Amino acid sequence: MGVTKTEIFSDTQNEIAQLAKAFAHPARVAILHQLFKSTTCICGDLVDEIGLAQATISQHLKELKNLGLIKGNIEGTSVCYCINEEKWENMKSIFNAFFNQEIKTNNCC
Amino acid sequence: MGVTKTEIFSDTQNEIAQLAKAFAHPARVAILHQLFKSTTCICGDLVDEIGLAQATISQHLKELKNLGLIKGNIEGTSVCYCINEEKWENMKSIFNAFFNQEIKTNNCC
DNA sequence: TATATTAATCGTAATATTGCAATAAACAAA
DNA sequence: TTTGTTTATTGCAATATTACGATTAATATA
Repeated sequence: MGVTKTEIFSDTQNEIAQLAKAFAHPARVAILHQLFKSTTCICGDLVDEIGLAQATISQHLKELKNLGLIKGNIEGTSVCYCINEEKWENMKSIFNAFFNQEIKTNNCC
Repeated sequence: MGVTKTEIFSDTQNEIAQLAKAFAHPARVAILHQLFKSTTCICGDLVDEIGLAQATISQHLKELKNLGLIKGNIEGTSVCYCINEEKWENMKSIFNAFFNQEIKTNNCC
């Protein structure tokens, strides 16, 4: 109960679900938007920009980092985060394959 | 606490998050895979194919239907589900815009 | 060394999601 | 009408996620 039955799904299905979770919360989408558009991507700036508590932003950053979609670089006392281009491209190709499946026409709808 | 603060994010950010939830569970990915590859897409077949309880599949179908990504057609006692092509294309363009943002090169990482 | 500054982690509270048995609803067929 | 077939809904129980205050850790600066 309440536990996702990972074992009954294919690796691809689990990977898509795992990656999709990165985008399944607006705060993480906002963080990624910010990392795309800004050349300075210090954690503290994200806190100011987005308006959630520092602990909350830090937690979201951790999830994105765990998925490999972003990487962080320590700069003195602050940490600069960036999109991990390689993983981002990899993620894109996984979703594109999923999104661009051919739809079989069938008679029911 | 524990409530997503929808109001502090942009419409686009919330829409992406909402749509991403469709793909954030392997059962829903599996259902969509099935709807793509099969010409018969009866709910009962999905239950057999995927191996979750009928109530659980029905619930996942409802979420996909609420997002508009699939549509159902009643055929006697059974219901045939299909990808909603129009909404699927719309969803694709939203994600493509998000995925294909230009990455600003910055000096920190 | 003492004091800021910045980010990660811990602990906790609250909400959300997942899964399923049981039941209801809708319809076909006998 | 009664019975079977199929799907939706209800009502839990359990796990997962979200949020944040407080604290810790690490480093820069006075």
